[in-house]
Amino acid sequence: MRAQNRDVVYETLLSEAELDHWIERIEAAELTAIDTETTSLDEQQARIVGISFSVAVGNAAYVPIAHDGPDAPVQLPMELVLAKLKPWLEDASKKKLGQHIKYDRHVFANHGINVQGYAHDTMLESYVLEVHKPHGLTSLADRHTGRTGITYEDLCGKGAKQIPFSQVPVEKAAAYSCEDSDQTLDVHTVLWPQIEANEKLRGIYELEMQTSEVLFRIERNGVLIDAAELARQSNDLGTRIVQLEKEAYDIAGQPFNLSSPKQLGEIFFDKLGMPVVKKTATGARSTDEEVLEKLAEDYPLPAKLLEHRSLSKLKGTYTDKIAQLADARGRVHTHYAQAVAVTGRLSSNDPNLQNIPVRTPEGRRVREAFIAPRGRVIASADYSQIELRIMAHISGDESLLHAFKEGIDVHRATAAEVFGVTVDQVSSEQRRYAKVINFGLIYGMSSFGLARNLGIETKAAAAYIDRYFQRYPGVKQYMDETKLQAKARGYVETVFGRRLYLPEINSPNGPRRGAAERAAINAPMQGTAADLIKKAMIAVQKELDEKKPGILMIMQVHDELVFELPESEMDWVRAEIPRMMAEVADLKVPLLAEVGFGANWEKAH
DNA sequence: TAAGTCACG
DNA sequence: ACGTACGTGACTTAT
Repeated sequence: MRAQNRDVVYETLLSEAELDHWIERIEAAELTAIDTETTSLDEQQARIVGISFSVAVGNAAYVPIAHDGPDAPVQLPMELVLAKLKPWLEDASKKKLGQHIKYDRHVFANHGINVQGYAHDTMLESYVLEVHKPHGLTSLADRHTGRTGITYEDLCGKGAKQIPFSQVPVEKAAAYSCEDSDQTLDVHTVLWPQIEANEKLRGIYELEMQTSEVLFRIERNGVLIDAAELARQSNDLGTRIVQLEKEAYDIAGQPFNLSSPKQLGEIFFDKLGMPVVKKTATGARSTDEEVLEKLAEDYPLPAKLLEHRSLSKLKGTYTDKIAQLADARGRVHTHYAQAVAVTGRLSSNDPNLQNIPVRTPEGRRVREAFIAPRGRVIASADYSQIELRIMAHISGDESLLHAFKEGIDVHRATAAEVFGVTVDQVSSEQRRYAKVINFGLIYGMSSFGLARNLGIETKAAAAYIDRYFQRYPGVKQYMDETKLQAKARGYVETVFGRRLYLPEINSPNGPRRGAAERAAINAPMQGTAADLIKKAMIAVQKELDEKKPGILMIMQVHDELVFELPESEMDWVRAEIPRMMAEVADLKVPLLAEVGFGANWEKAH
């Protein structure tokens, strides 16, 4: 068979003898690329349709197992194939690689196989080397080997006409799957030497590989959901939403779709003559929360909209949706994307468990539906002020380091400096201002941004910032140097050497360049925090595996780890988890993690 | 599919 | 003079 870009030898294994022969080859191989073809993109649901292996670039084999199309040949029985492969798959000394191995781990786990010996993941290699570029195999093969190939859409179509992989003709499936394994190996031969040659990147890559396995464990665990509680909340919210709609129609003098910003704009600005407060990016008249708050000072309708918006959000995104995603045991399994965020953070999807409401009492109730089974409890452990501590470490600013070393409330300390009072004299308003300033600094704020956030004059905000930088000159120096470094090298680094590229740092486009400059300031802090919690996850999971198999890690929310544990293990968790989280790195400031317990996530917070 | 909005750290 | 706080994902409407 001839592939598009080069000579390749791809085999389809239909007999036991052929399979045995290939098992000999992968047993003897130094490194084997694996790719699974499945019934579903949902990793918890997916069942194997076929498996391919590659042990040398240009050479691969496909084992069709569950093709059921009209002309599908007789295939080796699933139980036989998996039984023959299982010893090799579970042998840690047989090194394997893949593209997005977390997915394949799930797929094999769905068949009772716990794969050991995954040494490389081309997706993570790319993420470590070129975080700002795409990490799909098609992109990687194109960029690094110049090869193209059969796409999934070529094979299965798209949209309503898409067919399941199991109905793809075996010869086509074999060519596709072999190509994926082959290209994975090919891409690896290009990327791995680049990582291997750089000690820091090697460390980050190792961190990512180990994180991948921990994420697999977390995803597999899932979190138990109280579906009845969510249903009750949905009901309550529904009643209130309907009532608010009625009230809004009365005030507007006509019915309209409260969820349509366009219709809203017509009612607000044309019919009722409200002033336009600000425009959206595309020039439309904005009706976002900030605008509605402002208009609510003079008109009755915006307040109704605000409440309607927040309740609709809760119902539509959370109380109606989360239980739908629960499995037969009532647990929901999010997916953590490990190669999406350009700062090194994770992201969570289907469902996103990293944006469950917490800031309002009503929203927080959603967390009451994240529960532990009988006899068990939820624990939440989070880092305190992690990004500010990292700012203190990186900048080396004496005053900031001092505040953290002495365990002083950092916002209070900032307020004392900026407002020229003693720490004891700081008013709650001053502390609130200082908190906004501290957050703003992490984001590379301007005086304009600070002014808008505090609702004060830009000049006053500029004065606060000046004052801050006088008091914390190390922070000022860090920010200036970081920008210069970003411009010179095109990237900045975390404390542990993760590279964060900023392609637009020297853009002639002012606003774009400005955004890249702010990102340059923020990225080392956000990225180092991401590195730290990944280190903590690895250390904690290792300890749990060795000593406490009954304690499950079930969620990560950037600076927080959530666990489900037997009530009898609360003392252990209270002592050990924060300790391990704090000890993952020895920075110029102490790290602090705090833990809470409860029958549900809300109470554990 | 894009735009607008809003949930989180 | 310009635009203006970092990073995500999901939902709804409108095209």
